[in-house]
Amino acid sequence: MSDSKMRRRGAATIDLVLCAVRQGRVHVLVVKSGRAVALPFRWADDGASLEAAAQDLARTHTGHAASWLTAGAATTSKRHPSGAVLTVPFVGVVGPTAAARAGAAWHPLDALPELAPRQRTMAESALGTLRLHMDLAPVAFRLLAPVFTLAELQQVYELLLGRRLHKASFRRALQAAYLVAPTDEWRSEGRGRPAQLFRYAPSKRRGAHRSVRFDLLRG
Amino acid sequence: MSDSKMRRRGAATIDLVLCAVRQGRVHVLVVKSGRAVALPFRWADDGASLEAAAQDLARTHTGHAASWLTAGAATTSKRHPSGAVLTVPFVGVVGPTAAARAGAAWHPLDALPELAPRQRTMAESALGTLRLHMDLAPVAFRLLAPVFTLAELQQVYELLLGRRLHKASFRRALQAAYLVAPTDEWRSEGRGRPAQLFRYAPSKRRGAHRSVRFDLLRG
DNA sequence: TCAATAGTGTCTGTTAGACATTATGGA
DNA sequence: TCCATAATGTCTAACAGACACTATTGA
Repeated sequence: MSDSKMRRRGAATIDLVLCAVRQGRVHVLVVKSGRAVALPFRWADDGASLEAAAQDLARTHTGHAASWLTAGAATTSKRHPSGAVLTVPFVGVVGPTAAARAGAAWHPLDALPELAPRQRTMAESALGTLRLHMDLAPVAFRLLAPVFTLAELQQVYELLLGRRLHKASFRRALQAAYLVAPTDEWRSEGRGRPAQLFRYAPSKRRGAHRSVRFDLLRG
Repeated sequence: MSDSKMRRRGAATIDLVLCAVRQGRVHVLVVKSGRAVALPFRWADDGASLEAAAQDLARTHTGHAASWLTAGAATTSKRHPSGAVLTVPFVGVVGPTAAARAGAAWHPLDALPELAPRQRTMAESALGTLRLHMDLAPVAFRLLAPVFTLAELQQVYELLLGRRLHKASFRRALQAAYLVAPTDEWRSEGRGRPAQLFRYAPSKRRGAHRSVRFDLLRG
C-alpha cells in the first residue's frame, strides 16, 4: 500500500454519521480510538466511489450496509499536516437490529460524547438532513425492520420531526399517501391488543402519491 | 503558481450551477469555451474554503457573489488523466439584475445547451435542490431584488415548485409565516394598479414562524 | 370610458385534530 | 374481571381554494 503515498492521492476523507433507532431514541455509531470516541472515517481510495467507501465503513462497524445513505456538503479541513484535505460527510441509516461490532458503539444522538468540533457539528446536523429527505426518500422506513407496526412508524416520524403526532391523523395521511401495505401478520407486545404489521409498499395508483403532510400536533 | 503541481494538491474541482430568474424563467449560468459550453468550474485551491472558491466563480462571471449557496454531494470523476478527482457541485442563486460577463451567458434551465453528461445532471437537479431548501432557507427571496412585489414572489415560488399557486391563499400563507414586511414604495408596471413593494423580513414574533405550506393549486 | 392588474372580503368543501368507542389481547 | 394497547368512527374548528368585488393606474 505504501501508506500515505497511495492514500493521499485522492486527498479526501469520508466521515459517516450512521443513525439507528434504539429504545425509542435516535442513536449514532461511534468508534472508540483509545480513550476518545469519533465518528467512523477513512481515506477515500482512488478506486472506489465515495458512496461505496461510506458503505464499507458501515459494513465494517455494524455488518450491515446502510439502508439509506446520502452525501453532504464537502468541507476542507487541516486534518493532515501536509495540506488541506477534503472531508465528505455522509449520513446514513440502518435498521433497528444492526449491532455495533467490537470497537464501535451506538450512542444517543441527544447526549453525544466528546467529539471533535467538526464531527459534533456533523452529528448534530444529521437529524436535519434526515428530515430534509424524508418526504422524498424512504428514510423513515429504512430505520425500521422490513415489517413494522404503525405505532413504530409513527414513533420514527416523531423522532425525525421532533414533535408528537396525532395518531388518527397520522394514519389518515398515511393511507392517502399509499406508502404502506398491510401484511397478514400481527405482533403482540406485552399487554393490549396485537398490532397489525405493515410493510413499505409505495404505490403510484390513483391519487398521485401526495407526500405525507404533517401539521399534526399532540398525541 | 507552478501550475499543475500547486493546484493538484487538493485534487478537487468546484462546479457551480448558478441560477437566476429572467423573463419569468429559471436560467443557469454557462461559460463558453470555444464552441462548447460548460458550467463554471475551477480547481479547489488549498488555501481558500470551497464555498469561497464557488463564490469566486460567481463573482468572476457575473460580478456578484451568489446571494445563497449550498454545496451538494461530492462525486469522483476521471476528469484528470493522472487519477480520479473529486468534484464538489455547488448550487447558488443571484438576483435578477446580475448580468453575465464576457465569455458567460444565462441559459434557460428548461432548454439547456449541450453539456457534459455529469454537468447536465447537476444542472437538472439544481431546481430540486432549491426546492428542497426553500422551506428552511430564503432561497426564493435571494432570487429577487431586495424589494419586490408579491406577484414577483409568487412567480418565483411557482417556478421553484413547478406549479401554479392560488393568489389569495398564497398571500394568506405568507402573512401567517411572517416572512415579508411592506415598504412604503409602490411600483407601476405598465397598466393596472401599482403593486406595493415588500422586503424579506422574517419575524419570530407570535405564531412561531410556521413554514409556508403550499398544497395550493390553480391560478 | 375601458382595460388591466393589485388587493381583499366572503363562502364552501375538505380536513386536521379532538374525542369517544369498539376490539382484542394479557394479567 | 380489569387493564392496556390497537384501530376506527364521529364531530368541529380551521383553512384551502373559488369567486366576486373593490381599488388604482394607463391608454
